[in-house]
Amino acid sequence: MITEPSARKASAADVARAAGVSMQTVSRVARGLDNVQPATATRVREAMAELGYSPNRAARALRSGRFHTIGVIMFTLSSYGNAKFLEAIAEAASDAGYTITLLPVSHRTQGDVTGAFARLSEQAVDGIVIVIEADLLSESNVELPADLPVVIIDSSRQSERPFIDTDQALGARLATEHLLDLGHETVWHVAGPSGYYAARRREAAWRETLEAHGRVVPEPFRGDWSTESGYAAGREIARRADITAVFAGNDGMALGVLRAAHEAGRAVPASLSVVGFDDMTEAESFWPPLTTIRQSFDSVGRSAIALLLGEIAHAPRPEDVIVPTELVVRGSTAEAPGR
Amino acid sequence: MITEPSARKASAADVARAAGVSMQTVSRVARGLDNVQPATATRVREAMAELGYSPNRAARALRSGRFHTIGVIMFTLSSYGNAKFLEAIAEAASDAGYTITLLPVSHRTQGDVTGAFARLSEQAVDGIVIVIEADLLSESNVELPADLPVVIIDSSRQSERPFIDTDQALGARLATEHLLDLGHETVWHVAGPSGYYAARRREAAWRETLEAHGRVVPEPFRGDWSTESGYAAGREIARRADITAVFAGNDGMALGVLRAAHEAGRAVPASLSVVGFDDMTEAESFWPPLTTIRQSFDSVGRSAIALLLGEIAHAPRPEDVIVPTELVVRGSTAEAPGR
DNA sequence: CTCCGAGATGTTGACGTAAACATCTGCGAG
DNA sequence: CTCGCAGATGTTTACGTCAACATCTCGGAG
Repeated sequence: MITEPSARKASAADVARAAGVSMQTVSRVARGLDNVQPATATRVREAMAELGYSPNRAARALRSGRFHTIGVIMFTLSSYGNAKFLEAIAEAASDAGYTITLLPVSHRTQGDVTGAFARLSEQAVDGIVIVIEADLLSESNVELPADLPVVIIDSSRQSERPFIDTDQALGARLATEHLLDLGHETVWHVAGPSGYYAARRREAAWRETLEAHGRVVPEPFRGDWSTESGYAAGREIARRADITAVFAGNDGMALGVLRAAHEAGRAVPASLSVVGFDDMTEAESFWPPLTTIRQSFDSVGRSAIALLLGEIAHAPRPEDVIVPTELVVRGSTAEAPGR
Repeated sequence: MITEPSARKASAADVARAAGVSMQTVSRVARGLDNVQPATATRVREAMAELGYSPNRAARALRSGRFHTIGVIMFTLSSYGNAKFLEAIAEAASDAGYTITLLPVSHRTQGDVTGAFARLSEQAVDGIVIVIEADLLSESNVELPADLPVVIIDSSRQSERPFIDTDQALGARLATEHLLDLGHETVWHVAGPSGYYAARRREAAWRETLEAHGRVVPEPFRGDWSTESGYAAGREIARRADITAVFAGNDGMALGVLRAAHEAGRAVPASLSVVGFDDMTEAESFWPPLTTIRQSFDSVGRSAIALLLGEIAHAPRPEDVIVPTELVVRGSTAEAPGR
């Protein structure tokens, strides 16, 4: 009977012994360097396959100081945008040979955010992508490790860090002007939570667009991105016959407005026009299908990784990236009533 | 002028020197062992804070053979369920001091799945959670590393692996019986893709329930979980006056059916009742608000981690876990017309 | 006063890899 | 025919931590 091979995984040394070469040659073959004789390389590869060898990442990381891993910090995956961001980030990272490590922050308290950064410092990552409410970030007085590259999504333009974002202002302007073009007197807004730069920028651009057209700027409703908060605003909106056009800060809140309108018997779009923001997958199937602003979470996510990898490689600070947005007209908007 | 400290991160040796103790004592303090004199421990902790020391995970992993990391393999985060699973998994893992590494499989080809597993073997993980179409998994002829614990979500009950799932059968039965109780002659079904055990089990239970009640079992529509596929089925359904009750395999397809019904002027629920599955966040805000089956992605995700951690610790194979489902009645179902 | 044990602390080496440096081979120029 | 160089391959060592073992100190029992 043959003695059972040890349960330990094969190491480079084992492969070297089996192939009759040195560990160093094994290492060279494993990394695909070309200064190895083809015949030798083949022999080594056969031995690797035979023994089921794969390099130990911990040892590799220890030796090289590189983990080939990127940490991602976010609050929740429940929001459409965050899930999309993560998906794009993971794919872009994977394409570059990097792996994503998820650092969830369950509770939106400052203490929890602080804790996440503390845990972060002992993570084995080469860089970090942060997708989080900007305010909580600045409130939490933890400094990010100075030597670790960081890219923040949903941040204001700052001098130190590369900037990457959807063109929030363009989107909000397109939405507002679309409604004005349809003859509405003015446009009401269901804003996202003020802790988000995205919400603030959309609101500001909506305001500026109304002002530029000389319209009254009504007091915005304040939501928290959730359909419930959109519904709450929608009940108020549906009651008021003077409101004929609403721009919601995201599709979820727009859906809440639609529901409130249906319940109140307020016809959309005949009596009330609604525009969302995001173009989430389901938006096309809402009733009526939602007119909205399409943004490319994918591009932003991929750019974030590109930027981060650049920083990791000590590339010079790149140009800021602004990903354009686009108006998608569907069935939830129409000419102002009585016109 | 003081010479700039080296850019390298402080190591245990640096802390030891600063605190005037040995590396081993530093290690003991870092791990919170109690066999260190309080005074010494304090001195070491001060030095750690001073130097900004945190243990190097790569070295720790190399030494101990444990990475405190769990790999998660999934196709997409775009589906509500997957995002929810990942969130629950990440949180449960984090609570247990583990970190999640994401291994995305972008294309649903067998080759890509195979590639993911190949890459996986060189990952630094202690265990794996797989959330993927069961068929693709069995087709891909890669064996999972035998020594690596694996938990599969959406798998059939097998003898070798612990089993964990939502009670799909209960949910499908509740949905079907709810519609029968409302007086509908029979219930049509928009099934999910047959590659998913979840889809197959829901379909089978729907079929069994109809048979148990002595009803005709119509040919099911076949979708792919997407709202578009639900919409396609819905257009056919809306055309046919004989169909008065539909059970869709998930909420997204139910939304597609709702849209098709609206477009065709088919009143929901007066003329057509619709039930979904999942109870996604937006379901309550659909028009009409969707009657659906609530399942706890959270419980399943957390159980998956609990099971995996058990396997990692070589605990005995635990009981199978079946998480119950629940009928949530909202506005999309009503008594059969003409009754 | 001596010895012993318990608890605190120190020393050594190994984990698997890759960088730096060393050696070896063969071939062509002079 | 010798030398030197280029390319292939081997040897040594360090990365940071932790387990195992060694040592040291101190107090109490005999």
